[in-house]
Amino acid sequence: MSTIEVGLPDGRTLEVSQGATVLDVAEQIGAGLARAALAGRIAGELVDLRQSLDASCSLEIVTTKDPAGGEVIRHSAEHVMADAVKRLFPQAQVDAGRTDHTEKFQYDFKVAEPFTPEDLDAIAAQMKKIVKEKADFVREVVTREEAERIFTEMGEDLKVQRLHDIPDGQDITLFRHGKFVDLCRGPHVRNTKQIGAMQLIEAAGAYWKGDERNEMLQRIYGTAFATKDELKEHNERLEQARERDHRRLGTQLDLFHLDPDAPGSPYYLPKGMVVYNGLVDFMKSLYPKYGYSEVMTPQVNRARIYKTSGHYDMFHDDMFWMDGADDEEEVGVKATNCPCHCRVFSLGKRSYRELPLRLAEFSRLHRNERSGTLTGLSRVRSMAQDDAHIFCEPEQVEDEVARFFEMLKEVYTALGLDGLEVKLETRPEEFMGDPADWDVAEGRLKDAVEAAGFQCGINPGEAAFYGPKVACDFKDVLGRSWTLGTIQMDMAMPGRFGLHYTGRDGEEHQPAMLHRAVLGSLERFMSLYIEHTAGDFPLWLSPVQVAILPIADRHHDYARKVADTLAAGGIRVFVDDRAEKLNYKIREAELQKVPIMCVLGDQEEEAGTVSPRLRRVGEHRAEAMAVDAFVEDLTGRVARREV
RNA sequence: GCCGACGUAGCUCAGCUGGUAGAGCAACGCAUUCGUAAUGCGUAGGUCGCCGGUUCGACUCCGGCCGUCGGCUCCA
Repeated sequence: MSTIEVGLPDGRTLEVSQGATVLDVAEQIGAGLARAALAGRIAGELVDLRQSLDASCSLEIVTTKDPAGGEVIRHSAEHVMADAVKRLFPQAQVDAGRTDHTEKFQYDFKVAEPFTPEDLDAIAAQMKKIVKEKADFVREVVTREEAERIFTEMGEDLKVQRLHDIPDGQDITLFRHGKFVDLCRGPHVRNTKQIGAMQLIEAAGAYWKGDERNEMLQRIYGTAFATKDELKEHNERLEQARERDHRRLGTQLDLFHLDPDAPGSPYYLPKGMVVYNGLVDFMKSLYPKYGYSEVMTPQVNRARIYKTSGHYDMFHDDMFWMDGADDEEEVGVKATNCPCHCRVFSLGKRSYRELPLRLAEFSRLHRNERSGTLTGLSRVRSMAQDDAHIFCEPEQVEDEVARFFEMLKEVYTALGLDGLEVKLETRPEEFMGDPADWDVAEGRLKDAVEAAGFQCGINPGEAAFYGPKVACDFKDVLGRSWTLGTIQMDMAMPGRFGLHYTGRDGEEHQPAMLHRAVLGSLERFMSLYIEHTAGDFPLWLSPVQVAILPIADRHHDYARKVADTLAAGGIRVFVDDRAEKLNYKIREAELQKVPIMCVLGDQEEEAGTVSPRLRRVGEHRAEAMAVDAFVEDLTGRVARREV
């Protein structure tokens, strides 16, 4: 029997016989390692312990110390859950599990009745029993026919259908533990006893193969860790995350209100409005630099313009419609600015000399989103985007994309936001235009993103109907991804509106059109920004910038005088003249995330100074300074939009 | 829209198997006038999401609707 060489992380090389498994190698390194082993890793890919090694390679043994170990544990707990469900509900059919086990696991089941919370408790209890049975996971490679026979006999019709989706020529592997068997690529732990702590999260409906037209299966989510402590830590992290959920902070900090009488349509309260306006003003301040012109176009338009744009057919059910005042045709509240911006372009004869024409608008947009999709400020029916449409010559598109990303970088840096994921979304099933044009446009966009210095992932089939799109995604506090900034090419609108310009050759040409937003929807941006900052906004965006805290009633006059001076300098100031102790006022201002507090007592009043306490830098007693100097310092920081 | 859970005072929440509601914080009043994260006492505040049903009696049980939350789907 021939031998192969296995390179280890510490630089050593082991000689093992060809066909030895990952576990064999682990045992050869040490019995302790073999006991702790959860999986192997070859060239960055996780492999199952029972995988045989046919050629020399570099191998790493993954244990609980490796973050990937948790994924293996959760994946294995997933099988234990399906086993438990089958034991308690023998009629249940098992569909597929989850592919991403970084945080949780899941399985979909076809059952007559949805699972109740009591069912989940019973399933969780059953899972514990199964783990105690200490069954080894067994990996089998079988033929397609064999697999089909096994699952047909078990009555697992969904599984048989899934089997048909596996391309020919690919190994079909099964994993067993005890009597439970499932079609699975692995990897799995050696023995169920390695699953130290499990927890079911919830049950939810999910359409078979993710398609609304299919029947709804019942999904169970759960998570698992090597130890109870890790599970506890995980739950504590989640709890902390919920503390900074924008909906919670929105109430605590009086930023916005979501009313049952206006689902998905936020009320901005005075403090939220400061943040909203701050962001809008910031974007507007950049318009001269990046060459945008602001317009304002009608909220309500006749159906005709939406028929021209294509929105009437594509999104009729998702718009708000009304009867016209007379017997004229129906009118719709705009869901997007693009039709109107096309109309603006079409006014008068355009020359190449005017291009690129960049039209920006902050109008509120209304989309009649399905009730189940609404979520806080993240997904709303009433919103505004920092929207703009760029009309340019086709050969200017790449420059425009580059310019967009330059602006985007400036904005996100100024706001202290990082962690953006940039993705190209490609042609969807329903689209307008020529597929060949799409291919070219997609390629150009991707190149431009990479030229701007971003890694560009791909989301296949996710683009809008009119053209490919680049989306900048950001994760919320619960780990959900939301698109903020976006730039997309429009292959449809210029043609539909018959847009053209006179080129330098004297001929008429159709302009290229780009849709773009840096912040995306202001609502969604606020939701993520509130969570990102935990409501602790930079000075220039803080609803209350300075809290004046007089120590005793006799300081109230001086407090008001200082406040008036600050307010006259454009600073948002609040005087806490309640008959409360200083500590109480400080605590209150801390909880309201007021960035600067001025405690005023005899010392300050006599000297005519303030002693600012800067919350952000944890500076409790700064040097006393003259009020005028303080105002000057603050207005400077605000004007520079210091983070 | 679909699946599930939830909906009690401004906020956060308690209220066992049906007998018309309670706490903490906030608000308000009085006292306190205090130097860097909670002063004390008191007052007020709720047709228990809405509508209907069962019952002598419903916050509690049942049904419908509305909304919220978590998923699914959708997202110009």
